[in-house]
Amino acid sequence: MNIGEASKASGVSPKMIRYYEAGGLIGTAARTASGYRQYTEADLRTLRFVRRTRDLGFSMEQIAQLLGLWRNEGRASADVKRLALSHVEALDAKAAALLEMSRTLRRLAEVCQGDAAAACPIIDEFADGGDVRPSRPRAPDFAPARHRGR
Amino acid sequence: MNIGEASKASGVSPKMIRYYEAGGLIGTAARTASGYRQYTEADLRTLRFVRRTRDLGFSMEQIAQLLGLWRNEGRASADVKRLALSHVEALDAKAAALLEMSRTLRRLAEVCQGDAAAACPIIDEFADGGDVRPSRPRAPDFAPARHRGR
DNA sequence: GATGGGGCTTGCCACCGTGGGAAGGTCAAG
DNA sequence: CTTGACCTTCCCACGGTGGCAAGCCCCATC
Repeated sequence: MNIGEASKASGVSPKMIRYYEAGGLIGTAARTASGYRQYTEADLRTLRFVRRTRDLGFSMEQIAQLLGLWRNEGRASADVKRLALSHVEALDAKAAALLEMSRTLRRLAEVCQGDAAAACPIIDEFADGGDVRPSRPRAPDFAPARHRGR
Repeated sequence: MNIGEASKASGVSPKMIRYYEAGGLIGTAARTASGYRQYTEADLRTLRFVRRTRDLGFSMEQIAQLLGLWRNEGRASADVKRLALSHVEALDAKAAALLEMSRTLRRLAEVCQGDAAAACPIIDEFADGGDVRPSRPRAPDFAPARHRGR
């Protein structure tokens, strides 16, 4: 099976299939004499696994771990569960941060007339506003790619 | 004032100050004869405005718009409000997506023993895309129509 | 006035995950 | 044999942020 078919069958774009291969997430695909990647049913299963975990927001690093556990018959389900739950925490934290922003903004918008006049508490807040909290760590959910070594 | 001082006073790193300048978010800073950027109190106000809006998750493009409205005495507060509320929607949507992932994962983790045994419904779901809830009858032979568009 | 250290400059690289596109090879149908 | 769809690799972009390097600049201290 060529990469295009594998893509359709797995829901992962050819681009990403190659990217996952390059990143060691999935194994090096077999090649035809002319260099076309060839995919088997087993490869498709892996690709679908990756897609599902990606859809749940796991990072590639975490997916690599999950794949390892998947293939490891001697795994402890506790390991999987721990990984999953720590991701749940991360997701919740991110969502909470987003909702906090949303709440703040909504509160501001509520007291804005929203008419043709220039006066606007939203802009006022951005301009003068609560700069009270001193140098808290910057926006956590947009945190920089923490350069974890490899 | 040099960029380092401006950074401390505004809570924006020197790196990001330059980046915002390059991206047209903030104006081109004045320079000393030797090329050092110089910042005024007015510049600081702009930087703090940018930081506050970034803390609320606005994109640079949106911040540019907000800055335009801020500086525009003839603005309509309705424009600000519209921008804010559309961002609120985006934030809520993102948060909802995150929480949906979290919910799915938590549901899976709940039915995982989390012990030393290999059996794990979490991994099983990633592998087969099977039904999470054990009480529900299995899907019939035909396609389960899971459709996650991609 | 020399020296040293910290600040500043620009520029490039990295991260993640994804898409776009160019330049070229391959394959199957017409 | 030509055409068009597919494949290959390689580079570029995005949003934001940090790191590092090479090279100036400024000031204080000796």
